[in-house]
Amino acid sequence: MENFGDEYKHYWETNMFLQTEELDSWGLDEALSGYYDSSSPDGGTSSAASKNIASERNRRKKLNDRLFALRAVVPNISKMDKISILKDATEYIQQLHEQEKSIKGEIMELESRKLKNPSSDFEQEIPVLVRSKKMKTEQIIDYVSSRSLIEVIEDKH
Amino acid sequence: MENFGDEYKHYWETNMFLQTEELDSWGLDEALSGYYDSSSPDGGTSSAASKNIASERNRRKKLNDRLFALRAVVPNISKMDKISILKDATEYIQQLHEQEKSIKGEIMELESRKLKNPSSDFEQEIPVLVRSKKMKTEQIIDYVSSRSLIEVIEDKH
DNA sequence: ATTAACACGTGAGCC
DNA sequence: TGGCTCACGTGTTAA
Repeated sequence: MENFGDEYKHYWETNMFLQTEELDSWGLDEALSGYYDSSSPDGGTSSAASKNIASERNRRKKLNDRLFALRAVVPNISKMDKISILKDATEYIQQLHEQEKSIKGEIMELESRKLKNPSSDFEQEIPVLVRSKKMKTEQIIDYVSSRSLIEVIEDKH
Repeated sequence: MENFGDEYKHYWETNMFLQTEELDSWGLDEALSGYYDSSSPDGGTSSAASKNIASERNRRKKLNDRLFALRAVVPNISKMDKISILKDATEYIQQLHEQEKSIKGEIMELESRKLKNPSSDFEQEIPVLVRSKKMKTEQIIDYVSSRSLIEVIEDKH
């Protein structure tokens, strides 16, 4: 009676990617409800039951879609499990939080220093993410010299 | 027979925060399986059914725990719905992605420039998050002069 | 044969 | 009242 289980082609992966079998199930459900409406004494109860069935089915579909969307924004999804998806998403958010905290920590450290130290400290103040540019001494010297080095010397003297 | 529905105290919130009723359900299940084992002709099937019930119950608990953990790492959770939790988590991850992309964009822009422009452009090259330090020209001049300005002049000439 | 993961229908609580 | 959200047990499929 329940679980009229033909066309049980929906494993998790199958249902994830191609979400068919909704129209088919709807058709089957309507047929069944109509059959039960003619046989059972009260038609209102079965109609409400069908409504509840359809609503619950739609709710499940919504939940799976949301899980699919969550899986889409999380990189490096190892397993396709529902539980694994939630686990990977949680760990990924925590990883992003740590990364953000480290960046903010570097900025705070950079902001707190006085930048009036000798040259070795100056190079260490550049954070890791910007260190690729390296702010080499030659570039700084080049910039200063290209600008108005003579004026600088004259100002300094 | 099914849904032996006393102690139905578990709404979503109730089950989320205090996860009792597991030991109680286990006790009830064992009692039921024992009773059915003595009455039904085949005891192996009912035992397998009880095993399946317990496994499924544990799986549901795991899934809810994972959802609870996901909700914990996402700030500004508006509604307590399962679907809303997944939706908020997905949007939060997307927001973090955009933020990270903007930061990397600033770094790339900073890296791509040649640093051979006048001083006004040089000040604009510092990204927003690091701009508090300002890398003023006087400081650079101070650094260069403190290092070995005379050698620089001698090299340039 | 055993197990894990899933979708389904159903009843119950809350608003 | 009806419309939600949820947990539960069950049947099925694949490894």
